[in-house]
Formats: sequence, C-alpha cells, structure tokens
Amino acid sequence: MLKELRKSPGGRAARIVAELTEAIHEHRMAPGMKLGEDEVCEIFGVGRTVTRQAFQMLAHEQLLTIEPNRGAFVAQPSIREAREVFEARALLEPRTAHSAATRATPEDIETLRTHVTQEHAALAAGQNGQALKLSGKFHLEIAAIADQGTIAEIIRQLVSRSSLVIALYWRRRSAMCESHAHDALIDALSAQDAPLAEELMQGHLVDLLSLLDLHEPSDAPKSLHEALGR
Amino acid sequence: MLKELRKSPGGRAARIVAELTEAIHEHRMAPGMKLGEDEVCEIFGVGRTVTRQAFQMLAHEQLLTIEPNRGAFVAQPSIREAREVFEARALLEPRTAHSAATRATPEDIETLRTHVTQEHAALAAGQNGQALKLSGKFHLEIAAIADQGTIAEIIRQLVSRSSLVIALYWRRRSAMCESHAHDALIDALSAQDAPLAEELMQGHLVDLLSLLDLHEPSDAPKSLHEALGR
DNA sequence: AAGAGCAAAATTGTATGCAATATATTTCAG
DNA sequence: CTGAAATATATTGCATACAATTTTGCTCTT
Repeated sequence: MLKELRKSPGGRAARIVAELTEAIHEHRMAPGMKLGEDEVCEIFGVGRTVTRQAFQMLAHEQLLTIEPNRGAFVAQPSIREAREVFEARALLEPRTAHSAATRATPEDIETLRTHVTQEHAALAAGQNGQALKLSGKFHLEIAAIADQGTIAEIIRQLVSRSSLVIALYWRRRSAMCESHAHDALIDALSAQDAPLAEELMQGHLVDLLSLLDLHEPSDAPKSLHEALGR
Repeated sequence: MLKELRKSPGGRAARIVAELTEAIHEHRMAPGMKLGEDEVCEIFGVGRTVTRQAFQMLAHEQLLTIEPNRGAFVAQPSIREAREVFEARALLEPRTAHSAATRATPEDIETLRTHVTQEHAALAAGQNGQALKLSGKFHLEIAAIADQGTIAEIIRQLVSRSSLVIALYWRRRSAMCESHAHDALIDALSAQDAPLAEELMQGHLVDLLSLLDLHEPSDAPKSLHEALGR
C-alpha cells in the first residue's frame, strides 16, 4: 500500500538471478567460483528455498554448474563448448541481423547508437566488465529489433554464456576490443542494407572467435588449472 | 548395494521431468491441463520440494507455465510462439542437416533407419502420440550426428515445444503425416549429399508448418478458448 | 614425520509446517 | 430466485528442521 507491497511470488528469486547474472557478465565473479547457499541467503535476506530456485535457473542457463552434494559453481565452459557457443551464434545472429535491417525504425537506430556510445565510454573509462556487458546487450537489441522473441531468447542465452567464454579464453587481458564493428553494423541497419548487415554480423562473430585462445594446453598447466577449478 | 542404492540427489526430479515430458510429447496431457503439486507428489512418492524442482525445470523449457499462486499448467503456446518456434527450427535444422550429411557414419544411418521403421510401425498401429514422439526424436538424432551439442540442445527444446504446437494447431485430428520426408532425408545423409539434405530439411519444416492452422479465430471462439484455458 | 583411518564440522538434499493467496461455498439482501 | 458479500476450503510460497553427504582436522601407527 505504502510504496510497494511485497514482491510478487517468485520475484525474489528472479532478483537474485538478475544480480548474479550481472555480476557474471561483468566478470566480477570468475568461472569456478563457489556460491554457498547460506552465503547467498544472507546477502539477499531470503531462505534457502529461494536461493535454490535461483541457482537452478542459473544452472539451466548454464551460468552455474551444480555438483551434487557439493554446491553451485560459476560455470567453466570447456574449449569445446566455447566453440559451440560461437558456432551457434554464427548460425543465428547473421540471419537475425538481416531480418533486423528490414525492420529497424529510426527509434531503434537511435537506441542502438546511444548504446554504443555508452559502450565506448565504458571502454574509455577502463570499465572493461561494464563494456563487455554493454556489448552483449547490443547484440540482444538487434535480436529484439528482428522481432523474433524465441530466437532472441536463444541468442540471449548464448551471449550470456559468451561472457564466461571470454572470461576464460580471451587472449589479451587488458586490451578490450575497441573495433568499430558495432558502428558499421548500425550503419548497415540504418541504411536497411540487409545483406550487408548479415555479412557484417558474420564477420564480427568470426573476429570475436579469432580473439579467443581455444587451443588445448596439452601439458601440465591444463590439468593443473582443471584441478584448481574444482 | 542390493540392487541400486538410492537415486543420486536430484535424480528424482529428473525422473519426474522425464516422465511428464514424455507424457506431453505423446499428447497424453493436453495443453492447459493443470498439474497439482500434491497430486504429482503422491504419484511419484516425493515431497513437494522435488516436485517443485521438476516443475521449474519444465517451466524453463516452456513445457509448463507457472502462474503465481495458481499452479502449474501444461503450456499453451500462442499462435505467435508457434510460428516463432518453427522459424527458429528453420534457421537451425537445415544447416545442421547439412553438417550431419558430411559426418554421418554407416552406423548413424542404421540407427536412423531403424528409428524411422519404428515410427512407421507406430503410425500403422494407430499409436499417434508414440509416432509423434518418435518423429521428434528423429530430428534430434540428426542434430546429434552433426556433433554440435549446443545446437542440438537448442533443437531439442524447440522440437519439444513443437509437440505442444502440434497438439494445439494440427489441422486434421486423425491423419498423421505419413510422408516419407524422413526416408528421403536419410537417403541424402547416406549419400553424404549435404546440400540436398539441407534442402530436404528446409522443405520438410515448411511442410510441417503448412500443416498447422495458425490463423487467428478473430471472433468469440478465441476469447472463449482463452477463457477456458485459464 | 608421512600417511591412513577416524571423528567433527560444515554443506547440501528433502520433507514438512505455517503463512499468504486463490478458489469454492454459503449466506443474506434485494 | 438472482447476485454479491463473507466465510470456508484448498493450493501455493517460503522458511526451517532434520537427514545424508562431503569436507576438514585430528589421532595414531609405522
């Protein structure tokens, strides 16, 4: 009555999911990190039931891995999964960008431009995690413009997992991708040049993939890293 | 020790998910049907916690819809969602069939052939639900052959949802699709003819979509149906 | 002192009780 | 008899208590 009566049922779990997701996207939580139930319960002021629900949702999105009787850990996608995620994106996003180009309204373009501006700003300010999160949102907005909710949802999950892949396999620590691929994409969308948008998106994803180091270490460091992760 | 020590933790929820999923795939549970917690608890001999977990998983796969304080219902995809599911499949499966054609081993072909045999048998025996389930599995096996786990998982969810779409929007009640599209696909895979496989899959999905009745009723029956659904 | 075996502590899995919400039934005014 | 308000019933939301499992730390032997 006063300001807002209690969150609608299930809303608190969603809130935890949102906050943890954001933390993972911004690389504030590293892959392999353990999330204790009681810990999270205390932080958010809820019982274990709600925390458990949140963990399960995040596990289904493959942001967490739940090991029986051991707990929940931030997921560590394998090299194979990393490849697969980008292959799936390469299958979905170019066509989606094509579709978006045929439907983009001036307002859509405006939204995208302000978004990229924020992205560059974050990058300039050295806010790497923030920039990464914004970059992901950019891809999502294009999917939203294409007006295919189901495909957009799939892309959302893939972009989400990409954050983990990048955390694990990005080549250079400090140098974030300051390409203008997103700007070029906006231009294509703005010009309603669907084939160009499709091609640019395809190339952009290839570029991203090429910036990952997806080679099997094949010697000690791999197994050591693996051992530390668990 | 004796035969099998208790299901590993979380395994019971997975079992409930599996059984309910199968029931939905075989159209033994109709869209809109309510699933009471206590009811399911009693059937499977578990507490509400486990049932709740199962419901949540199924909700995330969009086989169930959980309405706050009301309960869980078998999902009723809207016409829009129905279209989107098939559009997503049209985006993913042809390329996946292409990929599968380049990798299919003789054993894979054999598996697929026995599978289609079962499918035809079920159809001949009038086991419509069973046939539908097998038909879905066929698409999954192709995705598995392509050896892209992530994409296969996405396709699995889409095929799963397709069962609901078919339950709601299939034109003719009794006449199941007795086309030989699957046979033709196997032939293409067997011949390693990737472009043909891709084209056949594309056409097959278009055929499926064309057999759905996705027109808005636009008058009373729609709202009535909607009202009954809730 | 190093390692295996064992006990203690911590953590997760599950059931269940209580509170909140929705649905069904009854009651009563018109 | 109709319709709405009020009560009763059933169902879900959540926290918590207890059981099962893992992990940690300790002891005792070699």
